[in-house]
Amino acid sequence: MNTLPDTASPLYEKVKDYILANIGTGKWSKDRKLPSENEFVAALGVSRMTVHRALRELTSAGFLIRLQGVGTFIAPPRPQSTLIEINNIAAEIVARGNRHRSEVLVLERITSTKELSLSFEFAKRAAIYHSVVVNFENDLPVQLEERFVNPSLIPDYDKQDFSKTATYDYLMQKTPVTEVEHIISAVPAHAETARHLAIDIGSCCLLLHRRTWTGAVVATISKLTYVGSRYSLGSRYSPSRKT
Amino acid sequence: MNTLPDTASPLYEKVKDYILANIGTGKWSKDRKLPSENEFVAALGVSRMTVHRALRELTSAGFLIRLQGVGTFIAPPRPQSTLIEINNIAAEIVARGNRHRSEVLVLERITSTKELSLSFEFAKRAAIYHSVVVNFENDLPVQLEERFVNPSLIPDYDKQDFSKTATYDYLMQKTPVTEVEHIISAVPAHAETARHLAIDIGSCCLLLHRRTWTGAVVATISKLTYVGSRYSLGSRYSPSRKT
DNA sequence: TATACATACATGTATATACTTTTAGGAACC
DNA sequence: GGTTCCTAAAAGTATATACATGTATGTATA
Repeated sequence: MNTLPDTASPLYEKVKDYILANIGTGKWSKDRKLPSENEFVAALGVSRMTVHRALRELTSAGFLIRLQGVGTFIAPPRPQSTLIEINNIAAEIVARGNRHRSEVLVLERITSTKELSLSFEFAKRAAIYHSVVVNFENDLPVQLEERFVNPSLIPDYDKQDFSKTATYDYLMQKTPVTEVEHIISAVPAHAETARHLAIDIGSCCLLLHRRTWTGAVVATISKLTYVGSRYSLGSRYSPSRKT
Repeated sequence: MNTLPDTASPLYEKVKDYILANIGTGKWSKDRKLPSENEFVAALGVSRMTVHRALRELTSAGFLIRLQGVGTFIAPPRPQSTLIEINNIAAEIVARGNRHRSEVLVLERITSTKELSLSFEFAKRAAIYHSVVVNFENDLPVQLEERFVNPSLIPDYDKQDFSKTATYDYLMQKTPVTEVEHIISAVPAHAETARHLAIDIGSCCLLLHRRTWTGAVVATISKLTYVGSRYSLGSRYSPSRKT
């Protein structure tokens, strides 16, 4: 009765492979609903905990969605919502016909720079503005931005209403930015980030480190975290060919 | 004796929070080795399976490293190896003083395009070259590239030794690329990718979709997967200001 | 000295069991 | 018809137990 592959891997891995393979063939694609844990137990002859672990891991890997009291479903394909040019998340959300809202968690002027882990040439010109903002798309948190701003370059920063303003646009207009650097990485969500974005610890996130310069002076340092299951970053350009 | 927080979350989440918090304070930072599962059981008064689950999830989230028979250790900080300009991974690896090697998994000319999920205007000009290459840094697989190449634009593609050649450079030299598009996302690793890159299913990966054009014709379509725990993508540019 | 083995200890896997929490749906009631 | 309540079913959590597997280390032996 056991239809699992006869390999050397652990049982729960076999169950995962079995389920993945059957998702691939479209076996359960009619209503996208998988058998219950107990049905898997009966069909495969393994314990419920083993089935549960397999389903849990496939869920955290993004293949499945589980609803307590309801069942297990095949996850819909990821929406390829592309964030063109890595700049204005608010405009991007509105352009998709969705509702944008942001929540300012922190907006303060820092006078002590002891605990800041910033580059010295930036940190030494205290006071720095520190802000943390969550951006929502239809009330679902999708991005978290932590920002340090050099106030000598951006006057009236604290008078701005950042729950209304598209921050990047604002900064680009108010400051003579001469250079922008982006470092993009894929990281598992840490505890605090996960809490703010309402995702599980360890979920895949796109992490964008951004620094902007005005001349030789760093104007802003930001850390932008996008929920990996909801965002991509896009760019398109024409290379200057050296041939 | 129970030092866990008194919140409403599940026990294993409390244990995870407890461990994360103590990693933060540097409690175990001398040799980076954590107590054994049984020591946690004695200290926290929970079952070993609960401790095990907490440690396992923190491990798959990248915070810990576990060695069977040895113990549990705090994961070292992620090397910020930046891939400048998103192009030549081989040069990048060598520049870091490491050994580069690549392995060609697939190199074939496709004549039937039925099973290809490519854009029509590209797929219809069969035959297309399909190749899959893994790149290694010091024998550790770090990137997987799957590529479709339009042979009408790149003659002698199959005569090239791609285990030696920096592919992107090669293509940029051989073809009159007029435009490049990159879509970057953070995704959990699928089964096959995880196998090729020797990581767990569900690990965070940077996924780069790249299309290059020659005039109005798509010349290449590639899917590059970077192991999230080892790579970042970087860019730095001077914006043309509209003020 | 060096090899082989035994052992202790660490994590890894699998099961059985019990209970909790959430949800859907039907039954009873207004 | 609509509301409330009950119940079954589904996933979620927690524990105890057993055994498997991998590693380091000390000890006996060649």
